[in-house]
Amino acid sequence: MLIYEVEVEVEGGEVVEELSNIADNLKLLGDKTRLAMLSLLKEREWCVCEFVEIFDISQPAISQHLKKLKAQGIVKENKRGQWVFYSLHIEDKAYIQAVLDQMPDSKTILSQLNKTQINVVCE
Amino acid sequence: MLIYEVEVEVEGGEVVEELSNIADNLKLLGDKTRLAMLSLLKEREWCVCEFVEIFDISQPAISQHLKKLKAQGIVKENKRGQWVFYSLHIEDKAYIQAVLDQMPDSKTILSQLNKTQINVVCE
DNA sequence: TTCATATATAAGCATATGCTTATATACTAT
DNA sequence: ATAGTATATAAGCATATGCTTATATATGAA
Repeated sequence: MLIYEVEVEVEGGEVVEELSNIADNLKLLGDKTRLAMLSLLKEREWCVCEFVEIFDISQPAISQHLKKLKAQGIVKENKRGQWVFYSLHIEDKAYIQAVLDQMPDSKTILSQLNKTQINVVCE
Repeated sequence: MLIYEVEVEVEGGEVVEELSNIADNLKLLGDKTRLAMLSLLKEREWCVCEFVEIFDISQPAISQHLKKLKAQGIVKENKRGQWVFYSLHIEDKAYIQAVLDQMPDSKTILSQLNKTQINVVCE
């Protein structure tokens, strides 16, 4: 007969991110478009208009994805001129960094999106 | 003036898991219940009836979560007697292993689920 | 100012998701 | 066989999600 019994006691001072918060963050990675965006952002910052050209969805759809990522602190924005550039902001989220470390590079991501070349000008 | 131009060419023989497949797998981690299950499964196999006691959802809900995880090859089942035990099956999914490596241990997970003790008998 | 470009927001819609209850199936013991 | 326990499946429902089109806002150029 097996009895599994677990006594639980966790140190109080510990900073443990809530399980549901981690899940909420990971949920954002569970979308093909956002996962590709974040994988591309490993390499450099990208402009919204570049994403609009890369992905086969509307510009509002792009903005909505970025809004969600920004709301959870996974990306940050940088406005320059009429353009908005996004970059990764995951220093305190090791589980996201861990995933992105495993993702292929930008070339491979773009090839899977059937984009052999992108050509966007941001002055 | 900045021109971002990327020429894409990827080796053909490479085994690259499709971006959407990775996203589909990660999507399963984006649920509090499933993320907790997988985190607990890092330590040992768990019986369905244990999960039923740990989580505050119905037994069918537990079964449905496990079915999804099994369908994507993230867990495998092992029937013994009238019980079904589940264990991790992520050897070929580095991005999932990477996330679970970052998750707290079973004690911490259980404490976040407000379970100070579980006591299930599987003969 | 006026226009063009870049981005964000609002509203609506179709589908996906996670849960419930009810029921079916499987295995054990009497 | 019959009953009890463990698990899975079916059906239905409320909410979440990702997209669209339409419109608003912001910036730069003429």
